[in-house]
Amino acid sequence: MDALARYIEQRNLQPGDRLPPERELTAALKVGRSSIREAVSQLSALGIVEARIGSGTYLLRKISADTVYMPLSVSADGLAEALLMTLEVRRGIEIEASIAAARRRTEADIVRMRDALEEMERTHHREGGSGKADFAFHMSIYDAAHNPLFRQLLEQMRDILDRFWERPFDRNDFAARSFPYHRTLFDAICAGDTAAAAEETRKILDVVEEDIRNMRP
Amino acid sequence: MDALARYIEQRNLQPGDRLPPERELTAALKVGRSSIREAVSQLSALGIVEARIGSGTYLLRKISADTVYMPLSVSADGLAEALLMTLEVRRGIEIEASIAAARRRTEADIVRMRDALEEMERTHHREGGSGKADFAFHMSIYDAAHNPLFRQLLEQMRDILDRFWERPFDRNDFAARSFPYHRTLFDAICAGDTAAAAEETRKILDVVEEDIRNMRP
DNA sequence: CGACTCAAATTGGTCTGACCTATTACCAAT
DNA sequence: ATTGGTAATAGGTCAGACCAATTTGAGTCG
Repeated sequence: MDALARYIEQRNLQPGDRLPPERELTAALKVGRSSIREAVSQLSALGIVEARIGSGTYLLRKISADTVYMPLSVSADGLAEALLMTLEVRRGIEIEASIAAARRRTEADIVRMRDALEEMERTHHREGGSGKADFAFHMSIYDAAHNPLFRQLLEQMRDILDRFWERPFDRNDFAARSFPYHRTLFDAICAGDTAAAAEETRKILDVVEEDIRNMRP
Repeated sequence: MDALARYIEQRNLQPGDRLPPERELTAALKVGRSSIREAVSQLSALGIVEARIGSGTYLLRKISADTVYMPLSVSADGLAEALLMTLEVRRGIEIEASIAAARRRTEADIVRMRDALEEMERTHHREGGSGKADFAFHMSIYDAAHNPLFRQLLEQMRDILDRFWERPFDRNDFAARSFPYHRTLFDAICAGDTAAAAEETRKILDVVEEDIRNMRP
């Protein structure tokens, strides 16, 4: 796997690029196809690479010599419990991301966040658009933290939550309750007020927690 | 990989247990050995399993049907940057764990934390013992949070940090600087003071951050 | 009786070559 | 220009052989 990672790095392959076919890599790396396949298999388990049958193997994320791989696995019993536990962890990460964003946001970050926020304010009463705008706003905050781990982790945790969370019956109501905190969070990050950024983030996630608590049948 | 994970789960294998040899698994799962090897290879990349040549394949961490795998890869300008990024995430999680512990600690939790803390105070000047006692104290806090995700995540993040972090030359000095905050953290958790628990946790991790910043070669 | 030695069995690691299936590319007919 | 089918391509799986490290256990020696 290290040899393959080094190969990818030396060729300076970018996310989206296609790797050479396995049968060619055997020649390039001077190992059998089984070894190539195991290396690709490991990189694919780590989410670095995606193998599409009939098409090829594609690079998903940039790697370099000093990339550190840290696979995490979590298990819990009971869906609602698992969601609440996951949310509690996510709250910690998300608050720290907001604090980091308040410390490190640049002018460009502020523009991106404001655009996303205003898009959100325009569409928060509508049906479908609200979700996407909310997503974009939070992503812009994660990026403003200038620590790619935040986006990577929180994006995945949102995916997990979305997969299991039965949306509240009245999604508009949910959006309305969490809505006001988004503007204050944006203001806090712009002002570099880490304490306020943490507090507003906490409020937003409290609304989510409340909804999960009410979802049980 | 899913089939193999299901197999491990159904047999209720525990961390440390040995999996059947690959040649037997081919019969059990009714697939060729290549497929078994790729599955093992992926689980090993995820840190679930460790293959020892000549000996066998051993389970490292417990998995279950609702285990969520979140492989992360961090690339930064050098190892120190990557470690600082992961530490920032860990800080968020660890602070939230301390807050949860301050809210939910029971009498039994307090006893365990006090025992670990006093063991730490007895050994913090010695050479080897200090590390283990520190580990035990923090684990007792994670458990006091009554959210198993905290322990799973933070235990793994500590493992990862330890793997790459060149210990400070003077480990005693490091222990001495972070030492006083441990007692105040314990007091805050006992008193149910969430704000103080968060603050003391932040101080402890600031010491770690400082050491990583000074480690560059 | 215990400790050491060494060979056989066990187990993961690698290589080869074959075949399957999904995808893609290409070319001819419409 | 569109369509339809065919060939080439690429990943997925299987089987069998061999390699190298480890473990095991019988045999030997002190």
